[in-house]
Amino acid sequence: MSMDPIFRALADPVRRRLLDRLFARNGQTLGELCEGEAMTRQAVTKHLAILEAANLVVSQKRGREKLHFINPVPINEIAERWIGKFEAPRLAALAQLKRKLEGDDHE
Amino acid sequence: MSMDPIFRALADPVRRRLLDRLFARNGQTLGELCEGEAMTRQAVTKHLAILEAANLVVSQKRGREKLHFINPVPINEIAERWIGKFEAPRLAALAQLKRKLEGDDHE
DNA sequence: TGAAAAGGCAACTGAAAGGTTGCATATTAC
DNA sequence: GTAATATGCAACCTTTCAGTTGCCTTTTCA
Repeated sequence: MSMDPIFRALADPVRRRLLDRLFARNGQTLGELCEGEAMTRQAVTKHLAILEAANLVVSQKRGREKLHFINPVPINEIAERWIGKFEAPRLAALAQLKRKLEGDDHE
Repeated sequence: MSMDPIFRALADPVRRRLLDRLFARNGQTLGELCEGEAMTRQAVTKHLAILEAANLVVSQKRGREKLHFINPVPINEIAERWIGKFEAPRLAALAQLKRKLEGDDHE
């Protein structure tokens, strides 16, 4: 699985703010997410489509409304596979330490 | 400090690969970084300039060469301030555990 | 000292991205 | 049923971005 769409989706401040708002309150409709953004509904729709394509947001229809839910999995993947690499020593040491302390050393 | 240039810099696969290569071997020259990239030297120069603007890479001249060094600080900031939010419980627990174990609880 | 090596600068091009406008569709409420 | 609400679709415009070409400057070395 490529991480390119994830990084691309995170590159825009509008989309990061949308994720922030969904993190603050999950399951918001398109109309709710449009409030506060200084652009048309269609522009927000496109941003949400990009977030969905990156699997950062999942949507679901309820009647005439469309609910949006944040999906933390890709962000965790970035943290673990990419960003984690740059602080690998520190985090690896911590994780190993944690395992040792929990007596959970099944490697 | 805005994180926008950092996210923008990370949005391009070429720039992520350049960071990868600098992580594998730090202090490479422009010419070295051009090898393996299927584009002109000037294109790579532009990518490196974007990485420098985001403070992800620092450069230094040595004679007629330009050496490039990776700077992990902004990536850590992303990990801590933004991505960390989505896995705050886990990482916070780890950090607290670390402080406790180091007897370093000057809060 | 002069040629090769390493890199810088600036203008140009093509494609993609962000945004808008206009209209269509589906659902709810009166 | 019909009007308002919530959203979808598609064409278009404008700016940004990635990449190229051409030429210039600096440093090294024979």
